[in-house]
Amino acid sequence: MFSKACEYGIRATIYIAMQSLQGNRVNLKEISKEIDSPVAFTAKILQQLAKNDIINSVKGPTGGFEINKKDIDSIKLIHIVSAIDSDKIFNGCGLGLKECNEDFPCPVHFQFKEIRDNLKKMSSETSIYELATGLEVGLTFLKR
Amino acid sequence: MFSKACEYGIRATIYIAMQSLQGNRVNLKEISKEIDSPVAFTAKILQQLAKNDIINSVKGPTGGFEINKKDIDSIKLIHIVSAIDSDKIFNGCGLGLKECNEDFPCPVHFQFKEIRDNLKKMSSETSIYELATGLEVGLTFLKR
DNA sequence: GTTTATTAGGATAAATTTGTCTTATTTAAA
DNA sequence: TTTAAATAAGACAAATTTATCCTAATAAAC
Repeated sequence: MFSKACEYGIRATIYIAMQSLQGNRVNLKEISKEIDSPVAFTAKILQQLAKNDIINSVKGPTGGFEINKKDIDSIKLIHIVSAIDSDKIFNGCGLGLKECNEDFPCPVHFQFKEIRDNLKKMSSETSIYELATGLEVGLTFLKR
Repeated sequence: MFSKACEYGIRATIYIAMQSLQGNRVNLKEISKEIDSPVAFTAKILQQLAKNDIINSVKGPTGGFEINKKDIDSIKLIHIVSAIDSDKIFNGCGLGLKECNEDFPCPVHFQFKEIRDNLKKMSSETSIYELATGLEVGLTFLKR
């Protein structure tokens, strides 16, 4: 459904958010370890997230990644997915046609539209805050 | 959502089904042309579909691909997707965890489960027959 | 100011997916 | 029986995604 990069990006953002809620800034090594992802590849993804203003990065010793507490609830899943995988998953044709739309539909257009709309709605409504708190209280997990 | 191979596979199967409903066997060149896909790559995908008993292939002059009329309605989208992309899209974890399940859920487990279940239900209920007839009467399109 | 721990960025490499090419096999028809 | 037109299969190539490595830039702490 999503690319590996996007999966790591979502996992990383949730972990950073959880730590930020507790007032902690976290570095690359810790993030990779806690979300069980390749370190250098994760670095690239964190760069992308920082460029898209989803997370903040701080250089130097004691540096790392964090999210302003007041922003955590306004970051939704869709922001991460769009930043890393583009919004093709939400708007593109299920059979890969370029001109597919209601007036020139592919055979599965209406069936897929419903699925994609559901995915888009869920991704727009699901905040990183709720995902981070679920993790914080031990209801959910980020690795294995 | 699906791989290119899967997209071509679905498009090809719908086209073959439509022609089979009209009693026509169709060959690789015609299929590629009508679904606007790379010829040699499409050949590989048709082989996969034939091996998975989704379509029949016939060698020799006048050979080509076809589907038994009586089978067309029992072939569902999910059969093609599972054959080409595996059922990971229907059952896998949205964040790529291997052990993700209700008792050990990733942070988006329950949100994604609903989406995936919807996709699975739709794919199980949507028959190639209905997709082929929509194409046949000009309501839907397979290229551009 | 120097050292050191961190992120940023660019070059490169490995793995996977997408796509091509060539030869073998099959079979209808002349 | 020969020819020709089709699919099957395997080797190869290109493109994309995933992943690594090295150097530069930044900034805290001594």
